[in-house]
Amino acid sequence: MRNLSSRNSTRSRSTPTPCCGKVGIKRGPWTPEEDEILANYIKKDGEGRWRTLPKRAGLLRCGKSCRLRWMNYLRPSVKRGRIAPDEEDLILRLHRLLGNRWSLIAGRIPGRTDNEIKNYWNTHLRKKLISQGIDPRTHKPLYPNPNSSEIANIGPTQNSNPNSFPLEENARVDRAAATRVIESLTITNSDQFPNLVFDDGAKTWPNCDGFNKGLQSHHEQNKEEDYNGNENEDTFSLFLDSLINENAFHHGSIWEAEVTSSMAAFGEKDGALNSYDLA
DNA sequence: AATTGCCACAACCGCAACCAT
DNA sequence: CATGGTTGCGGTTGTGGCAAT
Repeated sequence: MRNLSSRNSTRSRSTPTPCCGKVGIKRGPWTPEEDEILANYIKKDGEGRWRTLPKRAGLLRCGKSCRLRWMNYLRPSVKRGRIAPDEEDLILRLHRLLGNRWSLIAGRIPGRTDNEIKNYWNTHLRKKLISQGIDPRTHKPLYPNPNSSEIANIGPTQNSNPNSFPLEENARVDRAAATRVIESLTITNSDQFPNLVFDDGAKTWPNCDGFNKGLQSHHEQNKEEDYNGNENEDTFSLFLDSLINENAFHHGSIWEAEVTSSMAAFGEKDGALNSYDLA
């Protein structure tokens, strides 16, 4: 089972040989001709089997490169153009909640890829927060003034909206709560989420991977009619919406209740939220 | 007009989880 | 259960375009 903390765990198996280092494999920017070949091939034969796709399609690229090109650029669902202010606002909120989990964030922003959001964060939002005296990693003030009760706010409207929630306390509560919710999805079993079984092979998504997968497929399912997890995913979407709803952040002290009720809405038995280490 | 520096974004790399055998 | 192959994620790098000098 994939969980959020395991990324830091010791690698137990040998790393596969990098596919992009082979001789005769083209690297660097894609040409329009290559794009056309890849897009036409995937239209005809579908995604997947990336390792062997280049050979089958007649491309001198590694499978990884083909996958990336398709996912981040050629897919019909990929939205081009500037990030809109409402998208930026959503990115900020989701980042505050989820941290650098770009694929999760992208899963909530239709048409945007994880790479695009990551780039946008690193080139725009990170600097923006820093210029506002906010640590982009923690969403806390970079230079907190112990003598001042005034705490910086966050978000695109933070300077213009005097009613914005205070950052420091809420950031602490937000991240702890988010972490607990997400981690809860890694330690519960399917019995605790009887209604949350994906039909796409993701098994139950109380584990992170299914969680992730369900989110990622959210947009695609609009185009791919064969997705079967609509009901469960809609339920989860509502849940995550509630997490990123600013109203929830306005009352950090009621986070527990917010999250608990949300989890209850999924049919989770009580107690799961107590199984975390808050440290 | 040529050069330099900066910025934005596409692409690559390494790692870890998943899956099949 | 162990192992090898595949896929996906996040961090980082490379490169083209543009503005400033």
